[in-house]
Amino acid sequence: MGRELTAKGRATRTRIVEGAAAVLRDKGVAVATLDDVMARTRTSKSQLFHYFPSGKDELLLAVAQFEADQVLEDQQPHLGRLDSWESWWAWRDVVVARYEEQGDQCPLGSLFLQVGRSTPGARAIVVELMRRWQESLAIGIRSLQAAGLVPAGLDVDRRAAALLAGIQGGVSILLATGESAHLRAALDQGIHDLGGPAVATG
Amino acid sequence: MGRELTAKGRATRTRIVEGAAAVLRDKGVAVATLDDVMARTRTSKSQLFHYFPSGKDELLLAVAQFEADQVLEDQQPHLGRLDSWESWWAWRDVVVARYEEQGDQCPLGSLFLQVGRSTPGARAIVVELMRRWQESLAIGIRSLQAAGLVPAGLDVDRRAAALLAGIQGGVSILLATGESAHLRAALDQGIHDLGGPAVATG
DNA sequence: CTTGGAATGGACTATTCGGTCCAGTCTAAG
DNA sequence: CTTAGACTGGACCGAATAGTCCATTCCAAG
Repeated sequence: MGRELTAKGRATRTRIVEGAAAVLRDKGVAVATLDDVMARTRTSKSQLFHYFPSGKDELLLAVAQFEADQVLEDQQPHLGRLDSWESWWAWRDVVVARYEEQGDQCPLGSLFLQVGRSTPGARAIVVELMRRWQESLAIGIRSLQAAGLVPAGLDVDRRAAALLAGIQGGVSILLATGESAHLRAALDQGIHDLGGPAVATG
Repeated sequence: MGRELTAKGRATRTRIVEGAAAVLRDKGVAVATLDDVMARTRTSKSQLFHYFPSGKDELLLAVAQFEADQVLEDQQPHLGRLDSWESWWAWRDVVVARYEEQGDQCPLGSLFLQVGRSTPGARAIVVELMRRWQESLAIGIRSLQAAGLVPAGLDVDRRAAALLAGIQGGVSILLATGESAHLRAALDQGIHDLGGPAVATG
C-alpha cells in the first residue's frame, strides 16, 4: 500500500489532523461533525475522504495518535530527566499546569468512546502511550535509586504503575468535577511515598 | 413540580431506567438509540417521552444516577467497615473483581461524554459520588488510626484523595487496555503505604 | 506541450434517529 | 357508573450528517 502523497498532499493531511484535533477539543467528540472539520481546515468533503478513505473513524484514529504523541511531548524535558527531587517536582508542576489548562476536555479519552475501545488500532495507541509513560517514570525512580535517594529495595514497577494510575485518575476527576485536588494529591503523595523530602503543601 | 406517578407508572419508569442501563452497557452509549431502549423494555416512544419529557438527555442522566448509586453499593459492606487490615484487603478484592468483571464498558464515564460534562446535573452526580467514596475511605483510614494500626500523623485526606485517584486511574486503564495490573498496583501500593503489613503479591 | 494521476470543489443521496402528535386504553377517586 | 387524567401505541416528521460521485484544477515527469 504505497502511499502516494505529494508535498502539498502531506501538508493538507497534516492541516486536517491538527484542525480536527482543535475542533474536537472545542466542541467535544460527541457533537463534532465532518462539516466542522471542513470549515476549520478549509477543506472539502472529498479531501477528507481522499486522505482518510475509511471515513470518520480513520480520521479520529489519526487525531488520537496525534494527541497521544502530544501528551508525552508536553511533559518534556522533565519527564526524560527525573534524576533528582527538583526535577520530579518540576515535572509535577508541568503535569498539573498542563491538565489544569486543558480544562474539562479530554481529547484522548473521548476519542476512544467514539471509535470504540476494542478497535485494535485504538487500543494499541493507548497501550503504547501508557507503556512509554510508565517506563519513563520507572527510569526516573531507578535514577533516584542510583543516586541513593530512595531505598534500593523499592518495587519500582509497582510504584510506577501506581503513580501512573494516580495521574490518570486525577485527570479523570479533574475532567469530571473541574477540581485538580485529586491530581495534586496523587502526584504529591506518590512522589512523597518514594521516600523523598516532605513537600510544602500549597 | 408535583410528580403524578401511579404505582404502574413508577414501575414502568423503573423498568425503562434499568433497561436503558443494560442497553448502554451492551452497546455502548455512543451507538445506543431510543429504539434499542424501546425494544429492550417493551415500551413505546410516547412512554419514553412521557416519563422523560426533555428527551434522551434526561433519560441518560437518570441512568447515570442509577449507575452511580450502584458503584458504592457494589462495594458494600466492605467499604463501610474498613476498620482492620483484613477488611481493607477484602474490599480491595471486591473492587478488583467488580471492575474486572465489568470488562471494558464504563457506563458512567461514557455517559458524561454524551450528556456533556458541564451539564449541572451530570457534574453534580459525579461530584457527589466522588465525595461519598472518598469520605468512606477517609473514615476507614481514621478507624485504622484509632486502632493504632497506622501513624496518627498521617494526612488522612490526602491519602484518601490519592487512593481514590489511583482507583479511578486504574479503572480507566483497565477500560482502555483490558489489563487490571494498574488497578491492582494502585490499590496494593495505596494500602501498603498506609503503613500496613506487606501484601503477598500474586 | 502533454498527460496521467494527485488534489480539490461541491452537489447529491441515503439513512438514521430524536422528537411530535393524536388517538385510544386503563384506572383510581368520587 | 362516570370521568378526569395517567398511561400506552405507533405513525409521522424533519433535521442532521456520514458517505458517494463526478467534474475540474493542479502539478510534476517525460
